[in-house]
Amino acid sequence: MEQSEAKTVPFSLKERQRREREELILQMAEEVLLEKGYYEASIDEIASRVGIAKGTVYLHFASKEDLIFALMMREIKQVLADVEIIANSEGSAQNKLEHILQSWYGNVIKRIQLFSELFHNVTPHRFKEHGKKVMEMWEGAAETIRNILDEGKARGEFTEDIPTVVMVSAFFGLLSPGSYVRLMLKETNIAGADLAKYLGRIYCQGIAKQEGKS
Amino acid sequence: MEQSEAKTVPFSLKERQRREREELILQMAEEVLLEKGYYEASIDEIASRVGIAKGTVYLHFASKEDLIFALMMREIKQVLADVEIIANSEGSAQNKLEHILQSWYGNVIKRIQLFSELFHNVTPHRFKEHGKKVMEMWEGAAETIRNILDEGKARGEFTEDIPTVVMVSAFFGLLSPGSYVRLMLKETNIAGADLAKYLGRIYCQGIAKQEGKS
Amino acid sequence: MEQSEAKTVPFSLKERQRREREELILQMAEEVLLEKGYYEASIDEIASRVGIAKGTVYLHFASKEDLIFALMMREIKQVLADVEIIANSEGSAQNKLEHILQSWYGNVIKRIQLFSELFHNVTPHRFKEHGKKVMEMWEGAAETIRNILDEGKARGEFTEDIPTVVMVSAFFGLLSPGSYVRLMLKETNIAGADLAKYLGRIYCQGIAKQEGKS
Amino acid sequence: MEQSEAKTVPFSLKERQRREREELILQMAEEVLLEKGYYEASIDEIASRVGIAKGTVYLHFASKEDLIFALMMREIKQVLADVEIIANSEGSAQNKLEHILQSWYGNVIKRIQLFSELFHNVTPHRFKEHGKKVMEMWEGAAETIRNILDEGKARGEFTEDIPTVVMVSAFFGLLSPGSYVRLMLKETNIAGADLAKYLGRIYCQGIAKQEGKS
DNA sequence: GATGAATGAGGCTTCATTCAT
DNA sequence: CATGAATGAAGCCTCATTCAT
Repeated sequence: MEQSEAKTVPFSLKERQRREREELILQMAEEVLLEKGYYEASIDEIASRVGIAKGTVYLHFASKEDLIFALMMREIKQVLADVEIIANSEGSAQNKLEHILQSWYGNVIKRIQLFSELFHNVTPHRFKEHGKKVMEMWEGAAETIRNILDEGKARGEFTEDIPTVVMVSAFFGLLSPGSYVRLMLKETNIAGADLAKYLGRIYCQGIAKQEGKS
Repeated sequence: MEQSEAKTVPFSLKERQRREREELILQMAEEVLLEKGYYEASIDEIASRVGIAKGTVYLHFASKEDLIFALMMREIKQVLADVEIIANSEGSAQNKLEHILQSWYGNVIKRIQLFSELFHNVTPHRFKEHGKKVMEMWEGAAETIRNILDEGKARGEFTEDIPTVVMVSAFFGLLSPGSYVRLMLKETNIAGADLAKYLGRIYCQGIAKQEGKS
Repeated sequence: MEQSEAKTVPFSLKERQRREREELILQMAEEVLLEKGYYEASIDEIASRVGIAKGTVYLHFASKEDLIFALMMREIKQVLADVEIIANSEGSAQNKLEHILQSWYGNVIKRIQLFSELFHNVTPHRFKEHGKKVMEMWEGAAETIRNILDEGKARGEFTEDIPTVVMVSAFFGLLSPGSYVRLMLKETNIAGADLAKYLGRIYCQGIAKQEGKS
Repeated sequence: MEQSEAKTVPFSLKERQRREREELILQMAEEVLLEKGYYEASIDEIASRVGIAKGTVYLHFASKEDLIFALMMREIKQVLADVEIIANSEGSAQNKLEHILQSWYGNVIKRIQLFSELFHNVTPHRFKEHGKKVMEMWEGAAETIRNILDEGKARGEFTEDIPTVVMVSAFFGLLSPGSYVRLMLKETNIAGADLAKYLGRIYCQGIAKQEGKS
């Protein structure tokens, strides 16, 4: 019975094992990346954490850069999908932005640091090859945020006194907190979800159209 | 005799030259750091930009880490001094925060990236030794910001619904923009001063006490 | 029972397939060797050209060195057979040498480079094991050439002023042209057969007994 | 006295030491290259034979390819200079060719194998960067030989029945003997000078214009 | 038998740091 | 003091070879 079920799966055992292995490498790579950063993360250490030989990593990824790039793309795609779903849902613009923050901070704290690593360390200096593609994908996210903001402006939710591009910048500021914020998250008892709620409130109130104002 | 003479002149020619060179090393280190990032910045290149030998750098700084640490401390102290002055000046809390942002973005765009580099790339992964000291100093700045915010809360300027620590986090988010935001600054025509004004407005309105609310 | 059956069929289907595949491996090995040279020829590429798995190559040859060795022996044996036939044919010594050159250059230009590769690159440095056996076989060819030359000397065709061993060396010089000569063969319109004729003429006239000389 | 003499030398002590070191590296590189061939010659081994650290080699040569290239160019230049001098001297064309062979074989047996290595192993497969330059330089030598041959043809020394390019090929065949010849040189008592004389005779008689012929 | 994933020794190269001059 | 040549640890990557399936 189980076997017949297994046969319906389009991927062979070998292929499944391969994917599991690849997934494991990505996980360990992420772990080491978060602990050590791009430059101090060595293929050797990643391999040894997975429990495989150095060379095996190269059966899955052509180079260190490729490995980290795959890691980035996997995360970015997940995030973009989340953002897209929220953007296409019903609700006020403010609601959407708050949802995005929720999904961001609520999901995994780990991801925060991962992205911090990605945007601050890796992209500018390394990644001559893949850098462009990463930026393009990210530009897609920025575009989505921009649309939400413009939509909010049109509906009269948000002020039109502030250029949308600045609003996007500020929003990204909330999304990629520096090490100080990461420290705070650890030391205080504030949960990611609560932090997201507070930040969302600050942000949305900050860009809201004020009654009495021009 | 010679010694006593030397002692009467607190900063001999030698000593002055030494300080000037140290300053030059720090400047070039900053320059290279901004261009290449910590890991791709080589002592060789720094020395060659200063016009001295590689070994000479080690007469001033015991290691690459020490050099970058000195760089960080110099910048942090400068920023802390600015922040302190603004904090101790007259004016509303909102005013002070806006001033800090102005001083930050208006002063040098370069500094933004420097700090981004320092806090996001270097501090978490390297700097096991110095990391603590950096954090302590930075904690001082956070403390000052916190005081301003608490003062604002006490005066009824800011809402008390949001924990001060979260407000500080959000403020720091504005201060250390990621590479996406830095890119935007270059590509759009928005000046640092204007950006600061907008961000200040978003932030201050975001944390302001709303009339109708509880 | 099954075994005795197998023995009655000296070359079972399996065995025939095995030999065909071995032949194919040798062919592709030759191909890759000519394109890339010994050190840049990878077992991976050879296997993939044959359309089999890397491991399968090792069912036929114990190591890369063994594979190339088998390749060499196969070629050498073929050449030796040719040389032997020509040596045992009727005709003047000069005629035989010219025939050998004809057979050499006329046959396949490819072989020229193959031998060049084998003798110049591989034999001296690698092949500590097999090197001796290769040299022995080659020595057989040299012996045959030597006999032809001595025969020619005895008949008065060739001068006796030049040691036979030197004559053999010169002959081998014509047989294994360097990369410059190979390049020339490609760039000029001189056919292998013509080149062989010319070289034969130079060589034979060069070692001929001159009338007026001592 | 000695010092004052030394001072007339335009190069400082440091520079002299540097050159000596570089010369030593080249010598050891040559040694290892001859023993092991390009691919099995490791920077590690070269360095250890010189008695320096691996990294030191890279202070003199940017890469392994660069090191071997420098080695080649040094030898080629020397040979070209010799050839040029002989070509511009007085004497019959035949005389010049014999002189070149003399200079070639008489000079250093070692060089024979070095060039064998260079022309047969290295140039075709590696040396994507420098290969062109090597070929160009070598083309210069071929040009010089060609001129000598054409001169000889014009003077009636050499037959006009054989294309000059073939004559050049045959000449190069004598210059880059395969491993068989190298072996013979070791095993027989024939000196390089004698070998050159014999080969020169074979070659020159081989291409000479025959009285009774067309 | 075939397969091809896994291995790991080995090679090239970089660069922070040291130290003799 | 200043220098910069020398060091050597450490990293990335390749590929012949092995072995469980």
